[in-house]
Amino acid sequence: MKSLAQKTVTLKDIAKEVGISPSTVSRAINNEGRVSETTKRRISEAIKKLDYHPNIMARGLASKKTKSVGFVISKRRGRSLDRTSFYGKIIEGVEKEGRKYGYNPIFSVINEEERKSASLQIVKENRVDGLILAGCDIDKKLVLSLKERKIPLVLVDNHFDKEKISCVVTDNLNGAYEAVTYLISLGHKRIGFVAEMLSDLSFYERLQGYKLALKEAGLNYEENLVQESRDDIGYTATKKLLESQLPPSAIFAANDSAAIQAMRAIRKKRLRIPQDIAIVGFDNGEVAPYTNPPLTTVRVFTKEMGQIAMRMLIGIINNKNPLPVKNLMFTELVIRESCGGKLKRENFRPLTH
Amino acid sequence: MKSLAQKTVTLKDIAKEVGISPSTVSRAINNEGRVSETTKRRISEAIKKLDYHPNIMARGLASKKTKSVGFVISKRRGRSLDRTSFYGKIIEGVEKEGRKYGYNPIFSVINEEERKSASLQIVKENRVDGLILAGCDIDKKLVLSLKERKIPLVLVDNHFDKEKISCVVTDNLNGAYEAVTYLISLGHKRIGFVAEMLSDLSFYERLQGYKLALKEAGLNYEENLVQESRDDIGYTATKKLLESQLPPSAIFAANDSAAIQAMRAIRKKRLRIPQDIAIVGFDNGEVAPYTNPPLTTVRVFTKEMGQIAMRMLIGIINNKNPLPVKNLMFTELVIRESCGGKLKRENFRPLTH
DNA sequence: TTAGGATATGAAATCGCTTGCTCAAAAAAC
DNA sequence: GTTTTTTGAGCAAGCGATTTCATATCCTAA
Repeated sequence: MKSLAQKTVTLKDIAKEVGISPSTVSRAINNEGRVSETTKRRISEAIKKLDYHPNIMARGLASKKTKSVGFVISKRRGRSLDRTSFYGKIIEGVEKEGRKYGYNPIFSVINEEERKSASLQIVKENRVDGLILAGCDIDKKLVLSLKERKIPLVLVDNHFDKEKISCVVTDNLNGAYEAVTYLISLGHKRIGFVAEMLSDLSFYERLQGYKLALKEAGLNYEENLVQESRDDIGYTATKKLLESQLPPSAIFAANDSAAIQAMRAIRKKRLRIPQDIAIVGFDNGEVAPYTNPPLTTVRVFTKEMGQIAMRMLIGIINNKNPLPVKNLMFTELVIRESCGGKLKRENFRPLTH
Repeated sequence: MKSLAQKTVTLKDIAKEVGISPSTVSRAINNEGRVSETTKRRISEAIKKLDYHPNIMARGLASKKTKSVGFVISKRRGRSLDRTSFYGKIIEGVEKEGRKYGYNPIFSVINEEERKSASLQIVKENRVDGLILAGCDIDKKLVLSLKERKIPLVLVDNHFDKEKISCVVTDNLNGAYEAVTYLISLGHKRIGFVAEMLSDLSFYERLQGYKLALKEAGLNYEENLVQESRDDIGYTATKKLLESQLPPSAIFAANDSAAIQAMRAIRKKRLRIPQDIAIVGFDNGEVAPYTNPPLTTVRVFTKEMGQIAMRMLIGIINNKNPLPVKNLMFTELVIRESCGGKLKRENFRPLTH
């Protein structure tokens, strides 16, 4: 009826062109079984000549491999999809890496029905060879159900350590440690921590890094310097800090969004950044260079996370990765102007713990 | 070898269960040919009972339809992919709409080879039934080549009017008109226009809207109030405006990025926003609420553009859209604080041209 | 010289679904 | 009551690959 390709060139055509059987051509293409160098060459010449491209559908049907992977994200119930650019960067990496090996990512947002049934449409339909599940809103139940069915799986920006599923995550602990250490190196002794919510896994880990840095610098950890406010992403939390008896001279925000809200709260109090109070964020999102003043923050290598996740997934699909691996991505402190100090990264002390 | 589904239920199984031939089951599922209501019911019961899901690969092979579409973006040569969140929003809409009809989007970034050969891997491999090409970096050559091969096609945020290809684009003219009219309604008489480059189609259209608004308000169009600076996305352009004999009292930036650069230039000159100079952007990107002051800008309905594009594409694929259509998306002025005026949209005069 | 083992190739089944053709039975027309 | 349509369902041939098994050829070793 409606065919995309003008006049489809098939395996058979190549076989005919070379004067050989389709089986051999197939073997040559897939580099398996024995095919003499001579015929291999002639085949690849014919392929070029006729501009042949294997039909993915046919190949998929015969070999049970689709050469597609699902890139799956979830959105918080009720809310619209935030962190669009975060996911965008990840899938960019996924696509880039996948292309090298002939894999294509199918973009999918989990819907209510899939959440309930703990299964995914694209999996049921055999559309994909494996999945990349991105973001921390992915249900554990879903993940377990997929794992049980032996679907190749990689988590990005999420992990369930007990379940031993391959994942690639940001080294939140070190990232936070480095950020706070930086603040300390600028002379700050009272440093606040604000977050949207401490229950979120990433934010919790960042809090641990914060504690570690304080401890190592011999500073006391004060519980009331740590505040969260869910509804306004750290605005109220910051306000509380600023209005306390002994307000901090610096704030470490669990992410850039919280940092921005913190800045808003600080400005509201007519305090200056960084003169009166310094601030560091986390993520190095699109917004960071454009805040006023530009935000010093911890860079997360989003695109690279996507690439690595894809590479791992391909390994799993092809049984090359016998063991699940947790991949910790290093971070990088990006120094802008929200802490005043222009101290270069190289000059400040390295991780010691 | 490695199969995703545990024990694949096939059409045949359904047929056996009902005691009927596979052909009939297929017809029932696809709602074509004649099948009695009775057997239809029994079939759908069996489907539910055995949890059957058609195998996309097999279906694709037989019917030449993949039920996938390519979501294709390009990145400017050399540069990394900007506007991630823009594309993210679009594909979100594409996915949402596609899901209703069983279509999945395959995410793809055009690479150098594809650009050169004016063809796409996913098309050659018969992976997709059609394409959504997003962004204005898509080569015209590529588009024409695809069109010639009768690949169903929809452009998003881009159009080649002469080629009569279905597309969905922002109504840049009206959007700009509305923004500038708003500035005029606040009393501004000298309004500058800054852009990264005027050659860009969208920006050119916005310039036309700017001119229209001036004209309609009886204001003269002055060429030297329009400036572009490519390397710094409007920074130098703004600087030039501010240093001119008669600097403007307001600036309309061709997009949010330019607006941010303009703000930077304005701040550098120690001018206040909005007291000394007002500014309006275009896009309502992620950054807009977080600039200082928050940016008044023209909202573009990105996700909806994706939805509409997908709906159009599905129509084309199924021959339901006989004629190509250019879909103009209305915009909405989002009033924040960068113009000072808190004039509500409802109070200011409507489009009259 | 010949059996035995590599090595290269082919034939044919298969993957799961669609679809054109055929055909029987039921309904409608004559 | 026969002929013609209409309707519902089955047969079987693809779709374009992969893959198992068999086979032909060529070496090498006995």
